[in-house]
Amino acid sequence: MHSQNLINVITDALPRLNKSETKVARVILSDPDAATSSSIASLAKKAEVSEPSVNRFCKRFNAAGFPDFKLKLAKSLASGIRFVNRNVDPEDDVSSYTPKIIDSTINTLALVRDKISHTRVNLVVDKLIQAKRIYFFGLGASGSVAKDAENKFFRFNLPVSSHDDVLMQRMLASTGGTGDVFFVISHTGRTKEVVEVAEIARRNGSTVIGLTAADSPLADMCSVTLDVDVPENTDEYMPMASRIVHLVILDVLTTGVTLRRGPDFLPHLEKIKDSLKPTRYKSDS
Amino acid sequence: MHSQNLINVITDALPRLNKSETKVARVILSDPDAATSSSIASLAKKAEVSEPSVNRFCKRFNAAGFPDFKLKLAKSLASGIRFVNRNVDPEDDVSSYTPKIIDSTINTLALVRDKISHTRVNLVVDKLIQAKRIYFFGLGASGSVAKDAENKFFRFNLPVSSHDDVLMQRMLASTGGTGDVFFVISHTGRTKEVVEVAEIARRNGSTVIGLTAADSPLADMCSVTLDVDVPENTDEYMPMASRIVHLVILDVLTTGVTLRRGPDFLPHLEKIKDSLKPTRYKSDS
DNA sequence: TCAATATGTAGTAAAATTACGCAAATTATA
DNA sequence: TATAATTTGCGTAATTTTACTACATATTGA
Repeated sequence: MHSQNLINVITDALPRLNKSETKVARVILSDPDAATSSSIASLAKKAEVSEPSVNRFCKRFNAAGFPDFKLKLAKSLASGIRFVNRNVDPEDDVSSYTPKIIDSTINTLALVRDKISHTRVNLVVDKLIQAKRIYFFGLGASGSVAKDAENKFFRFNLPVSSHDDVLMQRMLASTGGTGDVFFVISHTGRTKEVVEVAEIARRNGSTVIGLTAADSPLADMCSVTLDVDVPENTDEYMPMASRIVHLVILDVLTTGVTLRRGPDFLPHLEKIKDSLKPTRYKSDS
Repeated sequence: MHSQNLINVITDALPRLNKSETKVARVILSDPDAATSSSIASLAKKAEVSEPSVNRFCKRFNAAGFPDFKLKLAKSLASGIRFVNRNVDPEDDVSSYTPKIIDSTINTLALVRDKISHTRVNLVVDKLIQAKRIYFFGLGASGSVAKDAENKFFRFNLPVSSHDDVLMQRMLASTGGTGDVFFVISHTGRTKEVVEVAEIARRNGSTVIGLTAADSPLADMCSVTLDVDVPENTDEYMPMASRIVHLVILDVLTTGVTLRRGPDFLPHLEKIKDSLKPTRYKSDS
């Protein structure tokens, strides 16, 4: 079991905290690293609250006390996950926005890691294992995710293709049937065309897997949905994190399928790897 | 950049320590995790030394004092544990391999965050801002990265395209010239075709940007290289992390370019966003 | 207005650090 | 080789810092 990152926990709880606790949270989140090495007194002063308030804050987050809290905070920080409290500002220079964007991506992934349903993943792997044929569908940004998925899944020695053309998608969906898996990728899950295509495929008896937002029209239409709640992006400067999440989830699925195939399948993968060798310059080392 | 694991440091120093320090070291090494949450008094008692001895021990290892030492120890443990079992075993089930894969991706991103050269990023943004036209090239897995890049950069209102066809790449490279930017993406940087294409583009006076491994033939050929040292993947079950890293770096570059364009450019981005609204089902909320 | 919740004050306990001194080990010198 | 001189190692006790508890006051909301 994965303990959730303390910083995320605090961020989540932020709206439910009372005045002084909020003050403490702000100070900690603004510089968690500094917090790990400061005393309860200095932290209280910085947050403009009393020391017991800081202590109570710590206990609220399941720590034995302040020192224990610092310890847990330090561990959270060490795991490579940093909190990004601010979005990219127009005044930011390279050395500010670069870590901000990477950290925000990391953060999103950590969130998904803790929230994703393993049963669902397993179910999707089931469906993929049973598939006679797999189609990956995506439009726009999800188009390249679909393409990447194709690139990964062709290794499994079964007919796979990816499509980012709506008409093509419609035609394929209408000709599919039992044994065909349509893997539909969409950030919002609200794009009409995509939902319609899923409906068509479903009506024809195909399995439709959705990698999309929970409670979306697309999610409702699918046989199985891997729903990802990636926080909507309001800031113009911040990139859409869902693409990355989708790719990583597809990595997970690929691994799942590989494991199910068993060790006998490894030589096949090795063969594919080796096939690329002649296309490369030899390594110096 | 990355400080060495404290536990290793202590183990290494063990033979050079004096009597009471050795006692302290033994106790800490026998159960480092317990050490992080015990007081100086209890640790001293367990090691059968005085409290100041423990304190001196801590200072010897470059800590400000006992609490600081515990903090550093905790951090070492937190990052160490994840590092140890991050590979996927054939026996793993969903709930094991899912976090492993996501964690490994997170780790890689954290590494890149700490190592990436901000000057290089800035330089690449310079080149992209000056470009009259941008081509994104990639083969195989990098093909979808290139496609994603196209999808992001077309927003900047200049001719952008992505290509995963070697012949097409060659032809385009040979017709390019000043003002054209060829953005070449490659995990290994050793694929002959790709290197050749870069060479052709370079010879014709185009700017060639490489998103690839450091010290690779491709890196040598480029005008600017954003080199990414993603640990080579030996494990069959683990996905290739470089794709993800490349995508995130492209996110960073996109943000860089957006910021350079200034606030006047934001309405344009807004317009593109709005253009998609009619294609979507309205949100329930 | 009363009850519940929130926050601070002041005192207490615990923890860590420092100053100091003795003892063991090491080196120097007769 | 013995012993004085010096360094190093380590513990005691005092001091300082840090954290916690009990209680009082304030604030909020029904």
